[in-house]
Amino acid sequence: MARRQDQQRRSSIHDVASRAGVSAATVSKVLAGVTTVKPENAQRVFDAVEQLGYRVDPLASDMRRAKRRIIGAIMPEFESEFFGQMITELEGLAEQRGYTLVAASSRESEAREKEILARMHDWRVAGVVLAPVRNEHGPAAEFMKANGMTGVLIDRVLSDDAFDTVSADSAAASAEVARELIGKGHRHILVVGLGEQAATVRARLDGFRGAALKLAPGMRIDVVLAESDVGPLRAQLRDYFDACEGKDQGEGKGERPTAVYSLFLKGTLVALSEFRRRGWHCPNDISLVGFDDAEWMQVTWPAIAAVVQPVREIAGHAMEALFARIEGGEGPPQARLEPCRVLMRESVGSPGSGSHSGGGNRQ
Amino acid sequence: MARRQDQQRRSSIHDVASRAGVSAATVSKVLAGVTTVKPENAQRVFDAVEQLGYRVDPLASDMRRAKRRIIGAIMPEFESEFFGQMITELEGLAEQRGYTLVAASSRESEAREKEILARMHDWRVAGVVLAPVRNEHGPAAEFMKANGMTGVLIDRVLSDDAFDTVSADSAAASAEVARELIGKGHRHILVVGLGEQAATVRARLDGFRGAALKLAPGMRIDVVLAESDVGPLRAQLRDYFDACEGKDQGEGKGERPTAVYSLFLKGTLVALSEFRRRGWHCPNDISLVGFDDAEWMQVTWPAIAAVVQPVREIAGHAMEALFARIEGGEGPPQARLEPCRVLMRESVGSPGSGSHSGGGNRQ
DNA sequence: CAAAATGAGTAAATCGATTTTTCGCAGTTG
DNA sequence: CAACTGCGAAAAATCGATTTACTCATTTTG
Repeated sequence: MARRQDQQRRSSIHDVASRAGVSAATVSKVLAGVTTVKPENAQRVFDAVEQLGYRVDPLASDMRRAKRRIIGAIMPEFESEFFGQMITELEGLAEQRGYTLVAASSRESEAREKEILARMHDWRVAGVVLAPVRNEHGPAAEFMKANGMTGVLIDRVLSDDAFDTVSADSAAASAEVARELIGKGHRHILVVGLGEQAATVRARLDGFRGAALKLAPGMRIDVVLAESDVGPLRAQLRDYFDACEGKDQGEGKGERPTAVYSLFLKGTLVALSEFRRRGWHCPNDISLVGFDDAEWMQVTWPAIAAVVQPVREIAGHAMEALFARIEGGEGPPQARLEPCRVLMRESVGSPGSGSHSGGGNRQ
Repeated sequence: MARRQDQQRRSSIHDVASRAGVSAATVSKVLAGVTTVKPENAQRVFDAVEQLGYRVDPLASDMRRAKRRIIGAIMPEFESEFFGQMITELEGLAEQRGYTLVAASSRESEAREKEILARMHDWRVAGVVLAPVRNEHGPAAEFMKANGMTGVLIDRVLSDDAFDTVSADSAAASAEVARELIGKGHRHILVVGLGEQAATVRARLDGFRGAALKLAPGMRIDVVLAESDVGPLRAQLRDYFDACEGKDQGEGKGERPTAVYSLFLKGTLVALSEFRRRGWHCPNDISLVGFDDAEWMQVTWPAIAAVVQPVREIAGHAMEALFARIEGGEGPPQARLEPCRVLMRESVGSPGSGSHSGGGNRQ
C-alpha cells in the first residue's frame, strides 16, 4: 500500500547542504572531521543530517577517491568451519576499519580464482585476501602481480616475493604430531594428503617426516597423496589397506600401519569412512590424527585428535599486513607463520594395546 | 621494481572512445548492445576495448543507474555447512546474473543484523537475501519494510506479509521423523531445541508432535528448549537426564526416553556429547536423529540419522523470487516450502534391542 | 600602512560510467 | 524549395560524493 512511496529517493549531501544553509563541500568537510569549520555551521550540518537521516553513499564516496574502501576475499570454499570462521573474522576486521568485504568462493578452481580476481580488480578493490587453491605460484597471484594489485596470501602458502603471506605453521604442528605418535610407540605411520601442489601439504609432510625420522630413524612412513580430488583418494586408500592386508596374511606379521596422520580435513573424513568400511575402531585397531579441527570431533566416540589452526590470528595478521600495504607500507614481503595447537584426543592410543576387531593378528 | 608503474590508471570509457574515434556515449551503447550503431564504428570500439584491455567499472556504472547490481546476503553465521553452502550457491546465482554478492554474518545477533542491513541500504543494494536470526518478525525485516527495500527471507521463517519467504519444510520432515521413530517402536521421545522464537524450531516441534500423537496417541514426548544459547541447553539436558535416572532408581522402570530428536545441528552435537559423558551408545542405549545433515555424520560410528535440507533449492528459489521483485514483479508475497530428505542411519534402532551400557536395567 | 598570511566557505572540476538532449546530415515529401 | 523525417553520433546532464581552486574577510607581519 504505502510501499511505493516508501521507495523514496534517499537524501543526498546536497539536501543536507541546503537544509543547513551551507554548501555541499562544507557538509563533506564536517562529516570528514575537518576542523576549519565554524562550530555553528558544523552544528547546523549535524542537525540537518539528523533530521534527514542522511548517510553517506559509500559508492559515490568511493568514486572520487583513489583507493576504494572495499576489500576482496577469495577462499577455496565456504563449507568448512575453517574458511567459514576465516570469512567471519575477515568481515569483522574489514568492517572495523570502515571497509566493505566482498567474499567469493573459488570452489577449488584456479580458473575461477582468476576470474573472481579480475572482477575484483574491476571493482578497484583496495586490497585482496587470497587463499589460493594450490599455492602462491598460481595464475591468480600472477594476475595480482601483473596488475599491481595489493594483497595478502593466506593458508596454502609459504612465502612469496611479491606479497605478504600468513599461514599456520603446518610444519611445526606436524612435527609435534610426529613426536606425540612416536612417543606413544608408533613406528609405522601412514600419512594421507591431497593436492601435492598445495604448499601446506608439502610443508606438513616434510615437517612430519623430518621430526619422525629424527626421533625414530628406522621407522616406516607410508604416504598416500591424491592429486586433486577426494574421490581418487578414497580409492587409493582402499587399495593401500588392501595391500597391507594381503601382506598380513602372507608373512604373518602386521604390515598395517598403527596410525594415520591426515594432512587435511576431508582426508580425515575419508580415513574414518575407510576404517568404518573395514570395521576398524580407533584407537584399538588404528590411531588417527587429522590436520584441522572441527566441532564434531570432540563429541564423537572416540574424539578425534586434531591440529587446531589459529584462525583468528591468521585473519588478524593478514588484515594487519594488508592495511599496512594499503596505507603505503613499503619493505620486502613478510612471510608469517602462526603456531597451531595439537589436541591429542581419544583416537590416538598406543599400538598393540586393547582388543582388535580387524583381521590381522599382531603380537 | 616495475611495481609503481604497474599501478597505472586503468583505461576508462573515454580512453576507448578517443582510440576508436567516437564519443564515450557511443562506446557505452556498443557495449550495452544497442543496435543503432554503424557496424564499422562498433567494430572500432571492440578493437579499442581489446587493445586497451578495457573493462567497465561496475562502481561507476552502478552510480548512474537506479538499481545497483549488488545483492546483499545476511546469514546468522558462516561456520556451518548449511550456511556455507547457502552463501556459495547465492554467490554463484548472483554472479550468473551479473550481480555482485556482498555477504555478512549477523553472528546470531539481531542488533548486528539491523546494522548490517542499514549498511547495505547505504550501498543501495538492489535486493537482500536475509536469513534472520529468529524469525520474520525481527527488527531487520521491519527495517527493510520501513525503507522500502526489496528482499527475500529464508530459512528461519514461515511466511510474511511483505516479503517472499523460502525455507525447508521443517514440519513435514519432522512428521516423517516421527513416523520413522514410532515405526521402530519408540514411545518415549525427547525433543531438543534452541530458540523458542525461531520460526523453524516451532514448526519442527509442532510437525513432530502432531504426527507423533496421531500415530501413537498415548506416547510421551518430552521437550527441552533452551532460549538463546547452547551453553544453557547443555546444562538443561544434563538436568533432564539426571531426573530420568533418578526416577529410574525409584521406580525400577525406565523413564528415560528411547530416542532423541534434535531440532538443530548444535543440539545434535550437544546431545552426542551428553551421551558420551554418560557412556551411552547409539543406537543401543538411545536413538538419535538430528535436523540438519553434515558431512561427518556418515563417517562416524554410528552414522547419525539426519534431516537434509535442500540448500540448492532454497537458494535457487530465493534468488528467483528476489530477481522477480527487483525486475518489478508485483503480487502478494509467496511463502515457499522446500521438501527435505530424511536419512535414517545407524544412530536409530529399535528400543530394547541390543545390549545396554547405561545404568538402567530395562526389560 | 601596505603586503602577506590566515580563516571560512563556495563554486567548479572530478571520478567513470549512463541517459537524455541536441545536432548535423541525408533523403522524402508537399 | 521549404519543411519534415530519421538516423547516427556527439554534447551535455546526471548519479553523489570529494577535492581543488578561488573568493572574500580578517588578522598578522615587515
